[in-house]
Amino acid sequence: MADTNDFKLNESIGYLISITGFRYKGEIWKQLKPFDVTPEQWVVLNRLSIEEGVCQRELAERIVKDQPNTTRILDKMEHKGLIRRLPAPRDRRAFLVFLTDEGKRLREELLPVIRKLHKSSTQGFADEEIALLRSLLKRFTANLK
Amino acid sequence: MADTNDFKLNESIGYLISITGFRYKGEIWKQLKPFDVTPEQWVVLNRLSIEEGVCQRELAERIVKDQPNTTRILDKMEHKGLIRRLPAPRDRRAFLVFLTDEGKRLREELLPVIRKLHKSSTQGFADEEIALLRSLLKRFTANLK
DNA sequence: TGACATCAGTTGTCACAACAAGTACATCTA
DNA sequence: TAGATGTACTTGTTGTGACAACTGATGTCA
Repeated sequence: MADTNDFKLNESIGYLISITGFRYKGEIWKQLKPFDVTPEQWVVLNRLSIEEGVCQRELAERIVKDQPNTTRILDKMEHKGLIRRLPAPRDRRAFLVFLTDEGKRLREELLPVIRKLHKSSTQGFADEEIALLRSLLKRFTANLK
Repeated sequence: MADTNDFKLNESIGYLISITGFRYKGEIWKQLKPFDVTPEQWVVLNRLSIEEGVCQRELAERIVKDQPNTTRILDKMEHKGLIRRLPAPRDRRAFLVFLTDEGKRLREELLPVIRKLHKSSTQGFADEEIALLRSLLKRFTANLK
């Protein structure tokens, strides 16, 4: 009886989601490796191309990371000349984050790579299936509080 | 036009799966924290309770990790007295991995915690929905190879 | 306005992940 | 059976994640 439950736990849907997400991230890693960009750095590049000039705390929220990690990711990207931190006008504690020209260029260069991966990973999926998957995942997340 | 695509990329299903799996793992972290066990260590405990005495390479395959990381996870667990490495009979390069009594005890102690999380995270899901989610994820993974 | 809580960002620590390289042993083959 | 090749495990490096603690700036309120 216990063994039956054990097997189920190992096949738990949460675990499966984790593994799947993990493998997807791994694919991104491999694809971006030649450009010396990590998945997290890609997310920042992409996010900033949508909305620039936000402070680090806000950026951290957008990319679903905590502040310490965001700081360190930005450190590396600033060092590589991909982003720039400018003092926030009204708050001397804060920095606003911007893409450099090089950051914008690199992001454009990576876009097709990401698009291709997106396309191949959803091959054979009908639009309704993607929508369904999305909604199931959202419900699952909601259960996590 | 580009902007439309950008938004879609940010909402890409792979990214959503990653985030979801990540949050699930985070919940496991929080729940297991009081027991001084990480999600990876839990996976090892659980896996060994199903199949003991495998070599590290095999164990690594089972838990979907590479060998270096498996080595280090086992190092920590051995240090905590949760697992034991015994020399493999026919291959002096290899070690077979076993749970200690403490490892078995701890695993039993953690089971209800994990079961509870599994239950709450799938609240409101019909069995068919779980099956559907599972099959969608498997198809997605298959596309990643 | 001065004590106090709060907030933005940083730093430190430990655990993991990817990858490269190294060591010791095993196996294959000429 | 010696040399080449492959395998099991380990170690080193870099990047990230969770968490605690710290600094300096801001906001609140008596």
